Amino acid sequence: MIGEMAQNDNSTQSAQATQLPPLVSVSDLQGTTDFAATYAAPAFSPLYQQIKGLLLKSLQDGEWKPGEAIPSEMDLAARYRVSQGTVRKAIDELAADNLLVRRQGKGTFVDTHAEKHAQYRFLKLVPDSGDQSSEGPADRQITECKRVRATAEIAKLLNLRTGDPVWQAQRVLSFRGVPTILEDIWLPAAPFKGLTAERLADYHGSMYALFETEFGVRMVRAVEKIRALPANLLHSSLLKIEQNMPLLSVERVAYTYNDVPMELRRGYYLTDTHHYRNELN
Amino acid sequence: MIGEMAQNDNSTQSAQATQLPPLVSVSDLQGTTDFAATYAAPAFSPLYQQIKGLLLKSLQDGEWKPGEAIPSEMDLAARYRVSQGTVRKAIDELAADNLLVRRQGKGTFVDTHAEKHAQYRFLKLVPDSGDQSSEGPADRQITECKRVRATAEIAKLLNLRTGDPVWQAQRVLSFRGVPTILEDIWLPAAPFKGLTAERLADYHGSMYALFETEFGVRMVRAVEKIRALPANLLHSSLLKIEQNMPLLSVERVAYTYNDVPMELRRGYYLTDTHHYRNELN
DNA sequence: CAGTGGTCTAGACCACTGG
DNA sequence: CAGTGGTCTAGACCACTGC
Repeated sequence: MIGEMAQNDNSTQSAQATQLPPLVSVSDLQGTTDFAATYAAPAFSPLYQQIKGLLLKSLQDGEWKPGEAIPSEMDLAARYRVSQGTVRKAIDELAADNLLVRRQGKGTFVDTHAEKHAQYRFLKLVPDSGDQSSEGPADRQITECKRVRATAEIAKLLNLRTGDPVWQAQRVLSFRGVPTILEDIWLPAAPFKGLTAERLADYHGSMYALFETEFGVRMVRAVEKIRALPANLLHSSLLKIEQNMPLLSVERVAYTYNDVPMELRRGYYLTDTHHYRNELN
Repeated sequence: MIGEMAQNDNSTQSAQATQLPPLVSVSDLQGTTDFAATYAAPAFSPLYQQIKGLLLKSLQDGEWKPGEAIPSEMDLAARYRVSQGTVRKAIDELAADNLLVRRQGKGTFVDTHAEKHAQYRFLKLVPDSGDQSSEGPADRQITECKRVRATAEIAKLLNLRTGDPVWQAQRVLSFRGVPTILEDIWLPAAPFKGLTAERLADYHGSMYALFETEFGVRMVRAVEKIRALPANLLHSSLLKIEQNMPLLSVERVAYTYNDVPMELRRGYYLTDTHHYRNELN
């Protein structure tokens, strides 16, 4: 009985917001027949969703940087005045979204492209043999890196205005010495201030790892549009193939936290010895 | 205080397996210094994983059919002699894998391709406009459906032996009257006994829905290999395009429960007004 | 050894569905 | 209204990591 009483009054959290954002538990809403308030944006959501939002905000604000550990579940529970189970559920979802990685016995860490398991997270082109490691790391050749003004098309995809400054880079990836991928890359100039072809060329590791460590920009998700098209003159010269050879065209827009587009990449893949592998669930 | 005492003795669960498969809780392993037993295959796993396995088995065995409701969480908890939270976690994972769908207030149901939200679950080709609904349903034309013997290549992909009987079907999908997709489909003959071009043509709904309702075969996941290649004579005549036009080639192997391959489908997509859309996380 | 995430339980209460 | 899934808590104990 005493225990039940004690449990009951944990919903006394209305006046708890001291130095923290006001959390509204689902239970606090009972008796609230004010539909206007309920439907007001942003609508009320479960506690763990609110926690998730707060964690997300801390990630965006750079409170915890890629590769670092976030506070323990117990600490976060204390910080947000909720039970461990609630922050656990929030972290679970962020881990499912690849924003965090849990390591038993060690802690929970901000995911990063700089790690083995996420090295080529967005590159789905694999050798037909299936043996990813057999061909070794790709040879990367930066062919261009210049500052230009965004065309209307580029601007739209990157959520910029036409004419805004952007970086335009181009590179060729070769496997076993065979040019296989040609990529045109556009980046908003502001967040990537100080980018040069040298920095791109010298960096060891994936481009997205460079974005993180050098510019603090972490790509979280991406959307690709894939087509088949004939190689034009440029393609054929850079990939050393004949014109009109069918190429796999992959247009990718990559987003940071909060669905802000931060990169447009147009890839042209040679698919005679490789293929784009996709798993459907 | 009383409450605490009562909670303490809940770890008394050693002798619980009566008429059901023996579940081994993690806690039951405490004090077990027998590493041989622990490392013996299949390795011990968390209770909820074992529950997940049991649910999976019931799904495979057809105890609950696509679209039907499975027992409530409380019923399952009683059945397996575990707490509701444990079966909940098992169901959560199966729902994440799209094997089950939860509906608050109604129950948990076996997912099916016959529903709106899963109509074109495996078809990632969308109109460039992005407005999926604007073009209406595809016009489906079965051009072939015959029984043949599996080549070595087909057999390997379907886990059959060379020469085993398979159905081979072909169809053309048109959007707004424009032929856009050519598909060659191979199915193992045994599970799809009685398939005819008529049944394929007459069925309203997706092909995978037909597989479920008519043959009890539910496709759970698929893997696609995507390439760009030039249209050959057959492609050009069926899709009414010129030869050597670049086509998106999509080879898909679809699997039922337990990772058993049940369909090989080779699709050739025209990508001048449509594109293959993929989300990366 | 202390500290972390991982599992499991029990119980309360909520929101939603349908008769 | 009863029954379902959804949220939240509290507490016990486990497995793993590193000092």
